Amino acid sequence: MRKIDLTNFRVATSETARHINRRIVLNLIRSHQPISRADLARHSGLQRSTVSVITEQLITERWVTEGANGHVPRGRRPRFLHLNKERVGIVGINIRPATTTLALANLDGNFIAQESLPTAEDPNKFIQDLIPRLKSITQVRSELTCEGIGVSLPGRVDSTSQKLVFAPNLDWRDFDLKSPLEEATGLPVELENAANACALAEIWFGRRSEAAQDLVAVTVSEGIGTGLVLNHQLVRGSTGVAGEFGHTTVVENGLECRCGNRGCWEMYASNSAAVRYYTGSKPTASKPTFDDVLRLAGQGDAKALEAISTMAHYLGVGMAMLVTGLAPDLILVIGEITRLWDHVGPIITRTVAERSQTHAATRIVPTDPTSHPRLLGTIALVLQQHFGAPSVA
Amino acid sequence: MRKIDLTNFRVATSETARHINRRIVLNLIRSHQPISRADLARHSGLQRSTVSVITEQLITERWVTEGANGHVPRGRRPRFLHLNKERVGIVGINIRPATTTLALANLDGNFIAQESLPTAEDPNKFIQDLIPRLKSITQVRSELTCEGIGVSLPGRVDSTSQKLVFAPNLDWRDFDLKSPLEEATGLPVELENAANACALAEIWFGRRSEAAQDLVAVTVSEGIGTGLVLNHQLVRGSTGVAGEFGHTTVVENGLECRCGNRGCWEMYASNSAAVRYYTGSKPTASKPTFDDVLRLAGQGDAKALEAISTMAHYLGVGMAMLVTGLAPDLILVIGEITRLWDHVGPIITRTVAERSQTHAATRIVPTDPTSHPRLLGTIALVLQQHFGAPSVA
DNA sequence: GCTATTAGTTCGCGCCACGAACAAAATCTT
DNA sequence: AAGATTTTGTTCGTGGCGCGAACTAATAGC
Repeated sequence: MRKIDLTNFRVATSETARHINRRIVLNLIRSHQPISRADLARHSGLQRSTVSVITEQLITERWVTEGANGHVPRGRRPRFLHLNKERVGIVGINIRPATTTLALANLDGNFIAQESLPTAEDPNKFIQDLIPRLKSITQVRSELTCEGIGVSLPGRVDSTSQKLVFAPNLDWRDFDLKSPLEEATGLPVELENAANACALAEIWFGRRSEAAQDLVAVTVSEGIGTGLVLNHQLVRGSTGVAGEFGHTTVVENGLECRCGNRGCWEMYASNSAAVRYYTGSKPTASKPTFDDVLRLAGQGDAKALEAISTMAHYLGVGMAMLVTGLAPDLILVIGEITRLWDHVGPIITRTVAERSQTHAATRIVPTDPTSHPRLLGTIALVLQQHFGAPSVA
Repeated sequence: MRKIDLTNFRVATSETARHINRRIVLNLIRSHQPISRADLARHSGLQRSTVSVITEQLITERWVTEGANGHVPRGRRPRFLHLNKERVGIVGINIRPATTTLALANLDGNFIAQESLPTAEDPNKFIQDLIPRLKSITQVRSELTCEGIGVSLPGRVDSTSQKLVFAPNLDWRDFDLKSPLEEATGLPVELENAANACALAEIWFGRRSEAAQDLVAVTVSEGIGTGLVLNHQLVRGSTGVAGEFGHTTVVENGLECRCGNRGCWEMYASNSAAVRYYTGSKPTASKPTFDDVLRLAGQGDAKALEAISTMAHYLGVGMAMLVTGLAPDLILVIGEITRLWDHVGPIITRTVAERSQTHAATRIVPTDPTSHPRLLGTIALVLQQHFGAPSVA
């Protein structure tokens, strides 16, 4: 139950009912495709006549196409409907400190084209590099009308102004990424924090989360980010900075974090932490990368395994807090660490179980990195503009 | 943006628009009363004609009454509308380990009658004690039609079955409070955890939180409970156990908690913790109550002040986690500790500021205990059934 | 008493879902 | 092979509802 926000609501007009039912039908087609009009009526509870009018509208607007005929034991054969893969294109941009990936996807979340470029240090330079790539990728398939651009960032985005507030690993501050991209392409641009994007990807494309109303995405890389979906909705906080559980304290009077606090979770459970555990406090000439440590651990190197185990323990410590406090159905782990899940998973699960007797139902699962969760999240970001629940009252 | 839950949605009918606009008008009357039809049209964006039809409906259903005429600089004088205080009664029941309070309130959240009874140890006995009281309180004012009963509990309620799962301080488990009360009174009964109820009270009756979309209520008594409202909505978790931040770890390898974990927040920041700080580890013959410690601290007793300060410090430690992780607009503190807020408030604020540079915007405020936040929450629980945003799609 | 202004109502129009009736297309029965 | 049966999809009249123009009611200023 939600309270109506009297500072920001929408009254219903005569078209409101259609808006709502249209979205429902569109979503039913998305999740049951191919599906006949008669089945849509059965699933939705709408009359067949109403479904017919709505689908006709969706077909003329090219969201949906009529496909092959189906087959029923007896009676007239149904005409199957499915999402129009050939129409809508969505561009996703995943910005990471080293490289930026951009991709063109259709409504089903399948990537049609994908390319990378180095991420320039200066955000203005970055925009200049990006724009020609964007223009070319939208023209890969002429029949695809591009509906929008989704952007995933390692940083926080102000939820009202949609400006980048701060991206520590890029050292970008108060930068408006949205406007220049919108001006250059004429397409709507949606920005989102990477962890939030991953959570959205799971909500819209995940197989595990059909009924998950609460999930937390934990991105583990140089730092730790958390994306919260509670009551089927992304939690951004009014200033857009919710989900910074990476900077909650797990070690009293611990190591100083760049956020100014001491003993933050990400100081003990991030990739950088594992590298520190491996090298010890002594400054070495050539610092290994996290990939090195991970590879060594995979090969059975005892010291590397020890470092990874410590990191896994602390991942569990932080996740126990999330499990106890939020009791999500699902915690989704994103990052290189998932490559060693056979080793890491049990440690995390055990640590969480020891510390959170209250709630055993949360499943902690790794994402398949080949599914490009961040990039998929950018697609979801645009997709939800067309498939999300209509905002009413 | 919410994803439509295809396992549980509602299509729009021809009456849906009216449902939505009716709720909007009802809420505008609630928050702007007294208000004229013309002003309602201006605030809502609906046509005056539409507002007239809707208000006529609300008047015939006795939700709203027409009051005195207003006054405008020139032109016909408006007829003011306001909520019908004389019609709707809501019964609230606040169950606490020692005593249970029940009250009758009108739509404005004003208590008309209030009484208490000792809370029986056995839940079945408790029900037997309660039912005659309930029946009598609903008949205090014959003109008030009772719309429902709200119950606040020191424990967790399963969100689907609405059964009490576990109330540690009452030692009640898996008990169905709802059905016997509904059968005895014929009224709909809504159960809710006390911290959640307090959060609801603030959302629906608070003055501070007009625009607060995210707030956390922290109830501090024998234990610590947290009620989360994020995106204007209560977060219950799919199993109804979200918001157990009281059992997240704040001291590594700390004191054993009855939840099975070690070093839980409530072991260090609850009333019981303060008593422990005061008495020290030595077992004393007569253990002081928290009220005693609080009174002594108020009188300037150094040892008591020290105990309260330590408790306040740990309250800050836990709240820093909430601030960093959830970035709420407001943290609401409920409990006896607020009586010494002049002393406690600054300690909490300082501790949170030290540990959460990321988010300075959260206001941490005490509730006035005379406003009966738990009891008010039970009223909100029923109120939202009639004033909450209609569930659509 | 006339004019300007504001409040509230009446009424025709168009959007929309409903549901009965109907057309279309398949299988089953005889 | 022809009619009966079943299922799909369309057509059309009905009623709910918001819109907005026109209208009535009521008040203050001139």
